[in-house]
Amino acid sequence: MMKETKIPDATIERVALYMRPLENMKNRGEQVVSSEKLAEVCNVNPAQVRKDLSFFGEFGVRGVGYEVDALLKEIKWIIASDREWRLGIAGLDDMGMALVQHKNFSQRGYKFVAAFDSNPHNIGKCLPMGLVVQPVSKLKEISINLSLEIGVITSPPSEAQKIADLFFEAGILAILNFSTIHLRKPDCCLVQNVDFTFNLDHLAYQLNKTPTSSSIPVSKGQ
Amino acid sequence: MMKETKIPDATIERVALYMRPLENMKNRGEQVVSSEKLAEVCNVNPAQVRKDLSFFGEFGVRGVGYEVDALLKEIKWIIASDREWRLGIAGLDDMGMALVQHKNFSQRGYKFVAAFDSNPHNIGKCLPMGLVVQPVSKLKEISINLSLEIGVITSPPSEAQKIADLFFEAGILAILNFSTIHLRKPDCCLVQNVDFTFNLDHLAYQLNKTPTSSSIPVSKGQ
DNA sequence: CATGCTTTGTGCATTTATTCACAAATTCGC
DNA sequence: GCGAATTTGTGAATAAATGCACAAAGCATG
Repeated sequence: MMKETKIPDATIERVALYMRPLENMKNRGEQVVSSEKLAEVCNVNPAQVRKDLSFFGEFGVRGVGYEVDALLKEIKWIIASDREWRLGIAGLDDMGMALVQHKNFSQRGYKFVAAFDSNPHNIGKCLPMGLVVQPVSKLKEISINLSLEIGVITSPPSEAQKIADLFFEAGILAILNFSTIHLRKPDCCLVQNVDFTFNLDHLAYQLNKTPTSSSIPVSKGQ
Repeated sequence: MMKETKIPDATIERVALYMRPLENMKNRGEQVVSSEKLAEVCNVNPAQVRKDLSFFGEFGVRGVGYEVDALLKEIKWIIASDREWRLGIAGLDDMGMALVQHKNFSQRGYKFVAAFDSNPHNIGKCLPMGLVVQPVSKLKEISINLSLEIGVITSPPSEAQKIADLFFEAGILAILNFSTIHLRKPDCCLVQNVDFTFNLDHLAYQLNKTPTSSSIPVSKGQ
């Protein structure tokens, strides 16, 4: 029976994690998956998987497992990634370009519908999907007109706060911040920071901890 | 007095998180920081910061705080990011290119010393820092010769496992996997997956949870 | 050198998360 | 249709992480 209690933060983190393997299974044509199998791929405990899912309902069949496609749909509904989200990106250096072009985002419903840069050299450039690079000076206006929901910041640190403020003024709901600075933000807006070196730091720590490589069962999905 | 107990996983995760803000403070010329200030920037509890650090020693001065530069050095030592790590990257699409060129990595001691691609069109291309794109067929040999420690995989999913296996055969210590598939791996090797949509999923969930934006104090450093 | 103001380091209580272990539900073979 | 084999869902036990609250330790000022 589905719980009415508050969902643990760690649970929703993991549930989002289950999505990717499930997509892969679906693509491979696998129709059902057990909590044990899913747990193994995600490096968690099978009971954990079952408990996580049970917060949202009873999706499995005893003695059988979970139907991959149905479970995936359920999770997408839970995460709210079953709909389209409208993204704007500011700062079209290599990383920005790579993100805009990355198929994964659009496949998952995260659509870039506006791109901004302050370098005159980049303005007017045409990107895939008919996107044209706009000047940062128009960010607020365009952001409002296109009803952007999430702003992605890939600008140099020196400009990041200024750009964030423009997004905030335009009433953006959330920011995905690839820049290295900490953004001041209004309470009504969410900010999520992304830092690749963080992942490398994690590896460095683990590698350093165990100088002679023995069997370490660590392999986390971010 | 410094603990001799095992370090909680959550602690080392956070300690790595403290690094970035400390670097920013250092760049801004700030010399000391209190646990309260650091906690605020990292969205954690001040006591948490103090406890985390106390696992590794007593770095602060009561009534004063922590010396920024000294603390940063300590943390880098803890994380083992005070030394150079030798990275190889395989798969030079836009994302791969963006990563190789990203200054953050080299600044933090993560040096790309080899680059591989299977697309003949890319092989031989010169990248910044005198890196020349090598064919994947030479991955194992070069990886051994250059003593690569960490392999970064940005290849298409279809090739990712093959590339990972070559890295494993070459005795790589760890893999940073940007591809979307789950990699089978030997026990002796660490794998860390990176998935940007994961961050967006997190935002989507939070935004969906609170339809009318009220004050949500969420802003996590990944 | 004493008083007051800070801020750390940490024991302990509390909260939260994880895992075990088993009943309930389903399939399959015979 | 019954018994064996699975595999879920979940209560309860265990384990871990968090945050409070305060003593200990330093600084500043007169």
